[in-house]
Amino acid sequence: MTREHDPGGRDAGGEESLSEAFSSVARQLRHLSQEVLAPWDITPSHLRALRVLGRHGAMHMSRLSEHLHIAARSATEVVDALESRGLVERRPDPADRRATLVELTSQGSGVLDAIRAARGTEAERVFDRLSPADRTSLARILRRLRD
Amino acid sequence: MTREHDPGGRDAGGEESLSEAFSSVARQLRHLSQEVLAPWDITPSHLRALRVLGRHGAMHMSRLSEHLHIAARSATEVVDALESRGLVERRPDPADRRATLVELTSQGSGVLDAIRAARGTEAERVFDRLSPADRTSLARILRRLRD
DNA sequence: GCTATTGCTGAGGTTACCTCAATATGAGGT
DNA sequence: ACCTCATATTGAGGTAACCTCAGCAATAGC
Repeated sequence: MTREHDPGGRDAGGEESLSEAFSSVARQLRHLSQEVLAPWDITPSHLRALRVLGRHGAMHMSRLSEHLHIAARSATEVVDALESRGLVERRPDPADRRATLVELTSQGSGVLDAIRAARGTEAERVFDRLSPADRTSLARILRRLRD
Repeated sequence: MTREHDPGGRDAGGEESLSEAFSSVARQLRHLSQEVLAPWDITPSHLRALRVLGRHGAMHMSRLSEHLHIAARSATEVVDALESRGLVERRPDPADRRATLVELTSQGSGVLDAIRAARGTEAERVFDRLSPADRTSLARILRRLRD
């Protein structure tokens, strides 16, 4: 009863494959990142946090969570992990005693530099396959999808 | 929030943002799918399995895992979930007693149809924002990235 | 001074994977 | 018949990256 399913030929393989292909590539990307980052014992999402801190300097936990587009509670976990590895430091905000400032340690920015230096982060390996024009298109398309 | 993203791309922004943007969109996509699929009590990866079975009919667990690009063991879990909801059925392969065939139940293909009918699956909502040309480009780029 | 809001974290849950055996069967020798 | 190797599935246990909900401390607004 469940053999062929679309005699109407509808079902536009195009759209469906888009989302499938998308998550497939995302998964592949994540795997590769993990491999590349293994020597430093950090994960892709840790790296994202390091990068945000590297770009914008010390900030509140809540700001960090916004930059990463994750719940505040989840930022706590990321910072826990990074702090236990000595890559970031928590410090009370002198201006607001509820808040905690997170900042890269010198070791943290060292690791960040090392990762950058190590053959251009995880991403390039994958995206290098694309022509510069395709990379530009992809960037534009992603920006549009992102809302 | 997310206001000031300079296109100047000083810190090698190009490549890095690509992977960040990519996973950000993937996450967004997953969230949306979850919402849309909630009424049927299945997850995006369950749906992917249903679609594979709908397209290709009954198959071995291992073939399913290949189609989904996941480990065989993980296919077991997906099928467990779908079977407990009555959407697929396991059946011993008469030709190979090691193997198990998985197949959509009529209820399963009903759900698949219903989801298809319900405003064209989760994905379109997101990808509809793109022009047809962009969708084509994205499909091509993803295929290339996918190897 | 009271209340509402903001900032962080403990507890516990979920999804979607993974690896590493263990178990059963099949295929091919010898 | 027996042995060995490969294949198919699954139990056990683990991980990453999130989530919500509740609680507590501190601040901001009236």
